[in-house]
Amino acid sequence: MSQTVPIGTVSRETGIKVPTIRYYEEVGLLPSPARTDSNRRSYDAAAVQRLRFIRHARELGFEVEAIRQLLTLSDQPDRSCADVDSIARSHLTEIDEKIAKLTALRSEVQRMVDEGEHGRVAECRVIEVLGDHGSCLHERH
Amino acid sequence: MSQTVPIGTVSRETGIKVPTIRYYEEVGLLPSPARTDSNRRSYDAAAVQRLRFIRHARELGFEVEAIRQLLTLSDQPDRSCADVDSIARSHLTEIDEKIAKLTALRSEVQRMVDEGEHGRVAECRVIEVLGDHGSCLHERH
DNA sequence: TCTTGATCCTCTAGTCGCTAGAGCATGTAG
DNA sequence: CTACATGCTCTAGCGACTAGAGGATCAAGA
Repeated sequence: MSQTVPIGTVSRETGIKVPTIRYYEEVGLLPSPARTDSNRRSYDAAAVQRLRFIRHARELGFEVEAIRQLLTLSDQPDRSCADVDSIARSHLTEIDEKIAKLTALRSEVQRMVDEGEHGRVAECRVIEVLGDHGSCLHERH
Repeated sequence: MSQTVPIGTVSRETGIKVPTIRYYEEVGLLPSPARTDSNRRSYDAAAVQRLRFIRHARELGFEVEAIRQLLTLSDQPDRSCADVDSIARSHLTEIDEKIAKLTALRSEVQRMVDEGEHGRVAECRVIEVLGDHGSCLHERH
């Protein structure tokens, strides 16, 4: 009934490369789709939607494992939202850390660019700045 | 004269794992250090400093190739600072993009967490937010 | 002196999330 | 009917590590 499309079309519609779609199937993010007589994958709208979800989540930095969890949860909609919530929450922390690091980096690199415009590398702050004196952003593990 | 230390000590001092230090040597980020009679690597203060630089830069999101460029430049300090400057500048753009994406992500995930606190997965905004309706952060490539 | 256990060495292989290519089978347009 | 695009499977590669095998060496205690 509802229209199905080959993998190339799905690729164009979702912006996910063909081998990557097959990879997502292989690792279980995407259920194996129906096949045509000649063994070609044919996807329905739900699959396309799911791939869009996956792409979006990947772009937002969720790891495949996290996406798998989210998809599993959304596949069994009776479970409490707390599970989804905790996944999201742990990502929030992670994201905040990344933003903090990048912001620090930004100002350091900006300073490089500002100060390093005249003269030679020898006078450049680059190496020094990324050394480890002074602003120690990160504790060791 | 100046004191040298084995790889384990360097690892502890820099927070970089032993195999990773050897890996950095292998890929040419770190010059091969002197060896003891029994063939063990022994590092001087400069090597430790260089590793700290590498670690810091890695944590801040520089790729190994970019670090290699920066280190190469700093190893031959006669070259114009313009080279370092252009590397730094291109990173600045990259960093700004990363920050922008993460900031957008942060607010989306925050919204998920805020709104998704009650009820079941079926009603959860998380899945919805990650769907693809509405706020499309990213153009397709 | 002996022995225990930590540390070191090299080497190979595995991880994640793709990506690229070989070699072949189909589909579609002129 | 011939191109040529698209699909298939399979294997191998990427970056940046990480883990483990199997062996040598070191430092400290009994």
